[in-house]
Amino acid sequence: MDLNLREIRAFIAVAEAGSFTRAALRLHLSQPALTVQIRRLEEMVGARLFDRNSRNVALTPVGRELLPVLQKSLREMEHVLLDARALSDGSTGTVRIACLPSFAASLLPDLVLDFRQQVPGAAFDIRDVVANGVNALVRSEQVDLGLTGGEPDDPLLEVLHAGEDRLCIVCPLDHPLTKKRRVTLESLTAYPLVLTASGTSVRAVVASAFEEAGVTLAPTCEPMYMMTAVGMVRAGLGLTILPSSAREILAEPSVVALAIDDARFVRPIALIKKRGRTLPPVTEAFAAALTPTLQDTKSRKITKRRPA
Amino acid sequence: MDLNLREIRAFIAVAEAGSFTRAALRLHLSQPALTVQIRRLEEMVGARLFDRNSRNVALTPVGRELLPVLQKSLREMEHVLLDARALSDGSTGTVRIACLPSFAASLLPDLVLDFRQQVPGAAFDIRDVVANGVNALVRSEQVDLGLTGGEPDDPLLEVLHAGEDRLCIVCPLDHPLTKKRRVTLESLTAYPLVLTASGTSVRAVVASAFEEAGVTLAPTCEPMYMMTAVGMVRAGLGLTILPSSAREILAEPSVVALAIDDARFVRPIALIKKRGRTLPPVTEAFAAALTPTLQDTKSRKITKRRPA
DNA sequence: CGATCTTACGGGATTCGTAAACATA
DNA sequence: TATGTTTACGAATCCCGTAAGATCG
Repeated sequence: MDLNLREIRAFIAVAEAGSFTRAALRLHLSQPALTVQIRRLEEMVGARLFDRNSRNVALTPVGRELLPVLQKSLREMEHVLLDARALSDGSTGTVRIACLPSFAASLLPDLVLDFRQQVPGAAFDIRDVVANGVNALVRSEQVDLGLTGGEPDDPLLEVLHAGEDRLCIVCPLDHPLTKKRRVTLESLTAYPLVLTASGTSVRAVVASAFEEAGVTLAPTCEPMYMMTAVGMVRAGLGLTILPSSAREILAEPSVVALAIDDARFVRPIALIKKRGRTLPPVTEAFAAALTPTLQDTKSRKITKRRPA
Repeated sequence: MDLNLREIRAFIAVAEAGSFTRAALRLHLSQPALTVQIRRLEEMVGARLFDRNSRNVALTPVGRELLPVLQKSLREMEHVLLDARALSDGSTGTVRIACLPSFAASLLPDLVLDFRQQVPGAAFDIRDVVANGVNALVRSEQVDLGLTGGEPDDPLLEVLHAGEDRLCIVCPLDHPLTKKRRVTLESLTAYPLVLTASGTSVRAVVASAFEEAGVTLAPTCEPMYMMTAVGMVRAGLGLTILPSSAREILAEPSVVALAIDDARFVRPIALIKKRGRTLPPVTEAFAAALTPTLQDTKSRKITKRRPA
C-alpha cells in the first residue's frame, strides 16, 4: 500500500506513449527500470494494467478504468504541492495582522499597497483593535502578527521589532496653546482634557507620564475612538493627546496638532508574534517590509503643525 | 518532487497526534524515522510544517493550510487504490458482453441472476446482436466478451470455449411433421420454409447443411428476428428452424419444436474475446461461470416437444 | 532530571542502469 | 531479422531502527 507519485507518473506516461521505450525516454529513465515500476504498480493493484508483447502495448480494461482517475489524482496532488511551494516561498498567502487603529488608518494602507505591488499573490486580513485587543488576538492565534502599543511583558508574546510613536496635542485652531513656542506637560494641566479610554496605549502612556510628573489625570471624556476625541476637541470640549501618526488629525481641518516637548510623551510600539510560532512566509516578508517604517516613526516630524 | 503516500500519512498522523512519538506508535515506526520523513516532506514543500521543541508540536500556518488538502488528496488516492483492487479481484466491474439473441433471451438472464448473487458488485452491459455483429463488437473492443455462433476464423478473435446448440424444427401444433417419428433434412423439403436472414448463425448452419445434402434452399421469408419467424409459422406461412435454446419457442403456445435427426443441424457456438486482450477480472469470472452452461447445451434435450 | 525531538550510523531493502535473453511481427 | 519487452545482476541510493546527543520545561 505504499504508492509513490513516480509510479503513477510512469503508468500515465506508458499509457500515453503507448510504449515502454518512448515513455522511458520521456521520463529520463532506462526502459527496464520502467518495466519494473509498472510491474510493482500492477502487483500493488493486483491486476495487469497493460497487455504487452514485444510489438504492442495497450491498456487492459482495469488499466483503462484506472487511467482517468489516476490522472486526476496526480494532477490534484501536484497542484497541492505547487500551492504549498507558493505558500512557502511567500508568493502567496494571507497576512493576518492585528493593528492599532491609528496605524490601521495611517501607515498600514500605504504599506499594504506597496507590498501587494511586490507580492501580487498576497492577501490581507487586518483587524483594527486597541492595544489590549492586539495582544489578545496574537495570543489566541487569531492573527499571526500584531502591531501594538506599549511593551507587552507577556512571555507568550515575542517582540520582533520595537519602535516609538510621538504623541501630540490636538486642539482647536484658535486655542491659546497654539501661541506658545513650547508645549510642556505642565502647560496642559490648565485645560480640560479629552482622553481615549483605558485599554488604549495612548491612555497608558499619558497616565504614566502624568503620574511621574505628580499631576492628577482627570479627563472630561473618555471616548474609545480617536475620531470621537477629535470631534470633541473641535466642539470645544477640551484638547486631546493622540499619536502623531493618527490620520484622524489630518482628516479634521478645524483642529491642529502640536508637538509636546517632553520625552515621556512617546508611545512605544511593538511588532509582535506569538512566541514559538513561525510566521507564514508572506507574513514574514510583510513584517520585514514593516520594520523600516516603524524605525522612521521615531524621527518622523509632525507634518501638520498649522493648517495651510 | 517524488512524494509518496507514506510521507503524507506521516504528516497527517503527526498533525493529529500532536506528537512525533505518539504518531510513530500509530504508524508502527520508530520515532527518528518519522522525524526524517517529516523533514523530507518539509524540504520538498520548502517550509516548516510543524513548530516543535522538546515539549510541544504544533502546525505552522503553512502546515495548517496543507493539512486539509493533503487529507483530502490522501483519502482520494486510497479510494482509487481500493477501487482498483476491487476491480482487480473481480468483486466489481462491468461485464461487457455481446451475445446472440437466442442466448440473450434464454440462457443469459438466469446466468446473470446467478452470477450477481455470487458477485453483487458486478454490473452488466449486454448487447444482443446476430453472429456477425457479435464478432464485430468484440473486434472493435466495444465489448470484452462475445457469445457467437459458428467458428470465427478471424485471427484477431480467440475462442475461449466452443459449444454446440442443436437446431430444431418449429411448426404449428397440427403440422403433418408432428406425426412423424423422425424428422430428417429431406422431410423438410416438402414444406415452405421461413428462415432467419443471412448473417445469422442459424442461417449459416442450415445453408451449409442443405448444400451438403444437395438440396436448394428457398425460404419464403427471411426475417431478422426469431420471434418474427415464430409469428410467421403460427400464421401458417411455413415451418422454421431455430436453435433449441430459443426462448421464442416456449413463449408461443401454438407452435411446437421438433428435434431434427441430423448431425449437421448443430450450430457451433463460441465464447470469444479479442486476441491479446486480458479480460477484466469480473468478466473472466463470468466467462468461467458461462463455460459449464455452454458444455451442457451439447447434450441438452428439447424440453418442449409437445405443449402440456 | 525527564520527556521528547534530533543527529549519527550500520544494515537491509529498494531502485537504478547495463547487458544479455527473449518474443513477436 | 529487427524492434521492443523482460530478466539478471552489480552498484548506488534510500530508509529503517538503534543508540547517543541536544533541548526545553
